[in-house]
Amino acid sequence: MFSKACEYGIRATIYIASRSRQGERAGIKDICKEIGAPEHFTAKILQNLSRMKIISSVKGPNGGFYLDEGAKNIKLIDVVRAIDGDKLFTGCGLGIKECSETKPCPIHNEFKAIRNSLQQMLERTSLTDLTKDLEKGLVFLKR
Amino acid sequence: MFSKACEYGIRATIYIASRSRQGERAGIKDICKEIGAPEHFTAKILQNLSRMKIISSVKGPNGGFYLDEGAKNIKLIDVVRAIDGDKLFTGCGLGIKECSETKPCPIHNEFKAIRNSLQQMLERTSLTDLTKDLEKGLVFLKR
DNA sequence: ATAATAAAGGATGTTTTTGTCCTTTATAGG
DNA sequence: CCTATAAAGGACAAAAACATCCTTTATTAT
Repeated sequence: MFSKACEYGIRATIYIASRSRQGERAGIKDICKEIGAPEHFTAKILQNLSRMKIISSVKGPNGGFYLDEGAKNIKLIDVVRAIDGDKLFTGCGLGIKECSETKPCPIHNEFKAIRNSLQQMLERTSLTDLTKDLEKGLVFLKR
Repeated sequence: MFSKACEYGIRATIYIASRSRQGERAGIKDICKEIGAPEHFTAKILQNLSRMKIISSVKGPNGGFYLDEGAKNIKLIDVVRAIDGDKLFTGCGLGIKECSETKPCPIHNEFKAIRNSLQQMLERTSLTDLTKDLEKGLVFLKR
């Protein structure tokens, strides 16, 4: 479904959002330890997300990654789009290039419905929403 | 979502089902031409599906792939499971190994709902169902 | 029997994704 | 200013996915 990069990216940004809500920045080592992801690989992903203004970062002592005020409303779909693009939401389920309403593949409509509900779910879920359950210990980012 | 192998596999088996309904077998060259897929790669996929009894084949002149009587009721999910396994239906959306009802990831329930609706769609759709629209020229397997 | 046909199977090559390592740049604190 | 820290960035390595090629086996028709 999502690429590994995207899975790590989502888990990392949720963790960052949580730390951010507590007014703290999160370093890459800490992040990867908490979400059980490979450090260097995840660092690349966060670099990209930072360049794309999904998350913010500062270098140096006490530096790290965080969500700035304007980014508190970031939704999961923003993270997914930044990492995997939107082929998941626009591409044909059977991989047919020119699949469309007028020239549909055999599962066009059924697939579209599922894809849309996935998209809607990602659109309505913000990182900050998810931190609440995380902080209550109701959900987990590793194991 | 699905692997390339799975996309080709589904398109090929739908085409085979259609030819089969007309009492014909389909050769690999013909199949790949009609679905716009790479020949040798698709041949491997069909070999696997044949070994797994999803489709049948005969060698030699007038040979080819077909659905035998007992396989006319094959559902899309059988093809997907044979090629991609069932990680799409059982795995965690965020790639967390031990994600479960008791130790859920942050999107566990939302993701499960979507996954289930995908699974149900694939379970209720048979290859033979899809051939009807194909034969009417309402849906397409390439371009 | 023999030749032609078409799938089966094995080996190999390419590309993409995933993952690691090392150097450079920016920042904070002494 | 100098040093330590932590992200940024580039180069490289491993694994998986995607794809091709060539030989073998089974079947049909002559």
